[in-house]
Amino acid sequence: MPPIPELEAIRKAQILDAALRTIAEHGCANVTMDDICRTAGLSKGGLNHYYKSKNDLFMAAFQEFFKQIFQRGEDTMNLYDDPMEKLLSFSWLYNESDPDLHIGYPILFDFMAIAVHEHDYRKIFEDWIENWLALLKKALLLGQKQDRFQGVDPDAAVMTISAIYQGIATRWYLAPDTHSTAWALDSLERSVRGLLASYGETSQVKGGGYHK
Amino acid sequence: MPPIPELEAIRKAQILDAALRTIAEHGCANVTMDDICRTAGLSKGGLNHYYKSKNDLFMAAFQEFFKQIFQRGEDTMNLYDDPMEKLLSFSWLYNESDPDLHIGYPILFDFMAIAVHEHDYRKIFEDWIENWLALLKKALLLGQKQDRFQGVDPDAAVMTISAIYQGIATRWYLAPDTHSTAWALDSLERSVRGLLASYGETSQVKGGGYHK
Amino acid sequence: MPPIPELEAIRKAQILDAALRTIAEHGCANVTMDDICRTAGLSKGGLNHYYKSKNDLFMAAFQEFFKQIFQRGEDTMNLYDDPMEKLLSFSWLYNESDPDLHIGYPILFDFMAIAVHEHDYRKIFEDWIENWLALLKKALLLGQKQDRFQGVDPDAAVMTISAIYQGIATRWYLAPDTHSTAWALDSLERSVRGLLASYGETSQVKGGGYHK
Amino acid sequence: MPPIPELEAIRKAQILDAALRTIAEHGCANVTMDDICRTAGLSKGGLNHYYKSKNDLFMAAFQEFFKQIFQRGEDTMNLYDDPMEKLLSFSWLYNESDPDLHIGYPILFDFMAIAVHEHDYRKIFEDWIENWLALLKKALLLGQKQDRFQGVDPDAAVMTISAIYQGIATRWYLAPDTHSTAWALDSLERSVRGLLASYGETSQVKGGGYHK
DNA sequence: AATGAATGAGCCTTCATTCAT
DNA sequence: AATGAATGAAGGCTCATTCAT
Repeated sequence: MPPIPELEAIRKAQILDAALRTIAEHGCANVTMDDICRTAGLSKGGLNHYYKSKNDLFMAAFQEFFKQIFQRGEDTMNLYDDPMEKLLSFSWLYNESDPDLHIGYPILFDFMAIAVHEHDYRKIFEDWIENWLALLKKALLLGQKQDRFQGVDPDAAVMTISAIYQGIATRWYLAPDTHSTAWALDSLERSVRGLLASYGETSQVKGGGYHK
Repeated sequence: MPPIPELEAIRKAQILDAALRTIAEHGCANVTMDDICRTAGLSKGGLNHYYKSKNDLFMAAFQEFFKQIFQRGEDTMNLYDDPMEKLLSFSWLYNESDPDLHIGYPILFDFMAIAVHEHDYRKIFEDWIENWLALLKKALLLGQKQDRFQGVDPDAAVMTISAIYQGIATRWYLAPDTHSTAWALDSLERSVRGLLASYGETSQVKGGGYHK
Repeated sequence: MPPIPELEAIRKAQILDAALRTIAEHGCANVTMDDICRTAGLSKGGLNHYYKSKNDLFMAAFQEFFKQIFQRGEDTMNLYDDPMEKLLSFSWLYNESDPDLHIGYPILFDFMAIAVHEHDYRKIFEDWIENWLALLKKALLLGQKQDRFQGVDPDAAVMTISAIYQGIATRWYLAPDTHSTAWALDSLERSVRGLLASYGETSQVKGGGYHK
Repeated sequence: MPPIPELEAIRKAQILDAALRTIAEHGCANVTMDDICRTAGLSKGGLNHYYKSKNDLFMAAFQEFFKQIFQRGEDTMNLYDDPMEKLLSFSWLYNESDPDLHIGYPILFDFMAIAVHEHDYRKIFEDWIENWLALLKKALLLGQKQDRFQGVDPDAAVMTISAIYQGIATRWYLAPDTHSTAWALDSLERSVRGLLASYGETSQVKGGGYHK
């Protein structure tokens, strides 16, 4: 009978938060358990009480991260009614004054670098992508119910839209001097509208034949 | 009085190649100098003779990587005459049977994860992007000289095109089960064509106003 | 005002029993207080209430072990009337289906390894041996009262008999594939009878002079 | 081409020697790699160059120990011609002024405690015993060729002789105050002679029936 | 009486780097 | 030019012990 029954949940949240902030600050390659302990205000042994190993902690932290970021995406999309607005509602990803993003992107880049080599991590990434795709697809199908986005292949299109978000984000975050937020927002909208429009054209895209 | 004057260049190339292959295989976080020595067929001391530290070696290896990959992009683009074909000529990035890519993507993801935190690395990345953009811009301007891509903002557009390449690549490489090569190629072409077309429309994109 | 006055004794017995079983299972080198707590069905704090430190607990556990095992030896010997039968009554030490022995031998080997280095432990061992010797001596003297074992030096002989028990036990327990129970029993009887007989011979043993 | 080709062998011997001495001094349970490094005059990393882990080192050290001690037993036995003298030639095991023994017994007790739980260690012990038995058997069979030890079961007898050596050694080493070297030597000779004589008696040992 | 969260010292191991040869 | 033995700092993990409740 612990004095506070929710203590474990509280501590775990505390630790995951500290882990994410510390990983984002130092990078996965350099962060030490001591760094995280310090941020969490806990001793090595205290942390070990909740997460048995560094890998345990990292997995939990990354999962927490992906859960949170997706939740935010979902919540934000739900603020809009118009299908196209929904599809473009993730523009908060390019808001440089959002402090969460300065944790989120470092985490994401680190995570992907690991996912290249670690199967478990890659699985988490794939699942996360699946979630985004499902969310985007709901918006796209809603549009089609309203007789918009005619001819668009929903599955392929949401994969592409999501990929475009990520491509722009990558440049926006890693080369901010040349890739302004204005560019990111404009690019996103042009690309997404252009992509969706491409399905409506009479002449097939493939007609262009771009490789020998 | 080196017996073979070119020995240094030969050894350095040999070491950089070994480093890239070994980093790609194990990941930056796990690779050791010993791993690289083994791949290079050299001893620790031998390697140290040419690169003074791990960081030295990594920097040189990454630079070599970016040089090579860009060279390949440039060469491939030059095979085409048509501006649009030039813009789409980087589709070799989605060729799953190209062994170089299975070194290149791991290297790239690792590199970006480091670039988030290390200024020197980020600079290399930015320069590399600049090169890509210049290359794409040449193709785009060539098109405009031929009265195509009217109204397109060359700088913004090539940034977007390049970002789209990377976004698609990210998904194609990290979630290959759902993101097929066919999807990647189709997405690329649709997005790029759609993007360029978006500039030609009478109604400005911004007119859509997708955020409050 | 303890609710149950005997609670302390009950708990202590419970803990000692758990400690012995757990040490036997994992070995002194590997056993943790947590292991013992789990076996005892008590928390760390609970255990700490009764034994202030690991060393405290181990000392108490070993003493308990030696007390129990001696008690069993004494009780068993008392079942016999004939002095020789008494001397050989410890053959239960070689009963492979006795579950206590699978706790006892691991404990004993661990204990001796510690006793090599720790004075307190060695003292416990010496006292235990003294007890065995006194027990055996009673049987031997009884025999001499009955005009048997003539010429036998009681002190030296019981030390030897006891040592033989242990030597056979060591092999029987640690190399059971080659050292069968039948061998152990036969060896014991031959050795003890042979030893006692050796005192009766006219020619002194020492006459043989086996070293330079 | 190392300057000294035998360097590895030299270092390994150095390290094993240091390990055995340090384990003997502190006991397996307490000895640290640092202790051993200090004794060996090597750094942590230097030791790691030769033995990859603590377990690696311990296994090698124990094997070395058993090899050496057996070699000594064999060499000593070969100094004698008379079969009985050969059988009793291991009396050097009870020579308190032999410094090797003050390393050997601690090692042996520690080893046996581990062998109880670790299969690999137990195997080493069993093999070692086999070697002793084979050595003793050679002496015993030599005696039988000379028409001595008639009726003795060679395999059972050497197991018992060897066990008696160990039993006496255990007491002699762990309870030296009461178990003098004189006692040990006398006990050994009486027991072994008595054991061998027991086979020659007409009345079977088993006739005594020592258990119900 | 009993819990279990928290501490922190200590240990094994890894690995980039150095340097004598 | 090249080797690889040797160093030692640093990190992850374990675990006996403490203490507020």
